[in-house]
Amino acid sequence: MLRQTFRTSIRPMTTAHLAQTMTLLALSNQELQQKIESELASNPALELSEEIRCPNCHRILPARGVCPICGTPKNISSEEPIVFISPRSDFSPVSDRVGNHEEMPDHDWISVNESLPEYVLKQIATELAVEDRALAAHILNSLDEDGLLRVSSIEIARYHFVPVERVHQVIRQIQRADPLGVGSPSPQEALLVQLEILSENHPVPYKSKEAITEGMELLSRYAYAELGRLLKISAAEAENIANFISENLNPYPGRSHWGESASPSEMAQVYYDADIIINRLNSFPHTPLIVEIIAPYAGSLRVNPLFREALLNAPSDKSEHWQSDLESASLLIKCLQQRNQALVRLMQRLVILQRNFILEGDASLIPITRAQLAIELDVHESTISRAVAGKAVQLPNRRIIPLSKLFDRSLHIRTALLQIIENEASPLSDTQIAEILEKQGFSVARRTVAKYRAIEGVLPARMRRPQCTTNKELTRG
DNA sequence: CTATGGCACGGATT
DNA sequence: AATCCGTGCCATAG
Repeated sequence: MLRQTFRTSIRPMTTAHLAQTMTLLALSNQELQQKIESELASNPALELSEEIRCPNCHRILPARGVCPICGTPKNISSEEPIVFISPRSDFSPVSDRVGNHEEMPDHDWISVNESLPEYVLKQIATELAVEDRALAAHILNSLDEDGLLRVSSIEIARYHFVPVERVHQVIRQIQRADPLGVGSPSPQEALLVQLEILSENHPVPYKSKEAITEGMELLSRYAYAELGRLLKISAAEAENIANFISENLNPYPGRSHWGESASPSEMAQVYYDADIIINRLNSFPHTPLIVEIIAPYAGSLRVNPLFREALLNAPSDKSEHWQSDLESASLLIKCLQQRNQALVRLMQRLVILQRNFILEGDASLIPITRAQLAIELDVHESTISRAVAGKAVQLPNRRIIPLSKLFDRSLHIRTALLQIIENEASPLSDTQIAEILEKQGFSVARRTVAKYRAIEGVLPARMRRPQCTTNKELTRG
């Protein structure tokens, strides 16, 4: 199960080797891509080869082909995840690559190269009145790359000679389609739509709606204290709202995700692309998970053979230079493979451990520490830390979360806590909640309950009375 | 007097 | 070595 021998470690690893692998490991695919591109530009020994090799087993592939060995899932029924490295370049739907298994339901496979308009149109096609089709098509084709509708609805209405309200109706339908909030005229409205839909099934932090409607500008500046004053809540709650929004909502529906936890001092890194994509093969309960590790240029990078030849009869003044170019090129390639292989091993294990979380959501998250995993995989802790840092993973439900969320120590307790509060008849005090949690097997101190409440943005018992704070849509039906 | 939030300490994690 | 997290103690609000 654990194929721990690196097939690439033919030569002993030098310290430079190791160091560079570590550096590469810490990069997200976006950064990696830049790194490789700059390397390609500056190092003549490095080139993109025509023949593409399977990034997993390094066999040479037929043009645009699928590796016959690695591309075919071996054990469909097992719960072992299928982890593979995927070069970003051509984004054919995974289904094409993973063999051709007849019974694969279409809707589970959202091909990434399908255009956004098409993708949305497919979803709303059935509920869309026929006469609204042209309208919908027009709207969808006017989306900008962020998935927002930057042309005014009046313009569209005039063009089609229909009342503006009808345009709005169609927009509303579109907004509820999969990249939630797509077709909104502004990031703000996109957030509102997402929040509203999310709140139908999940508790959302108190006053997050107000934060968006009234404090959008403050939100984007991370001005938590100010935001708190505006909404008459504490700065911590304000910050929590901001975190909630950045973790669960996306002001640019056309992109995959917005920033992660946003503290102003830290580099507020923004995830638009996942580094790792997890899908399920089908909707059967015991389906294996498909884990796709995005590795830019994987399999198509190599040392230029012509350059190698040229080195043999290089002019003496250049030969040293060239030699070092060549070495650094092959080092880079080797390190890249190791990086990717390390990621494969990491995900292989991680996905098994967190399978339930991936499929079922927050409540099923098992608290794992990086250190534990490091021991299991027999690597240094820092290796895991680097590999996890700054990466984003897309779950089967198309949410993109930071990879570090899979190492959250208290998420499952927090969701249990949210459940309790959601189902409470009358507001429970922290002490009572602590007792209930104790019975459920989570022994936490009363003080900690308070902390979790704060994190989740739930107000203290006393303040929860008049209106349900966690979701205003109490009247669900 | 009870329920909570703040501060700070110690141990775990990174 | 730096940071994060759970918790205890204490002040404060209701």
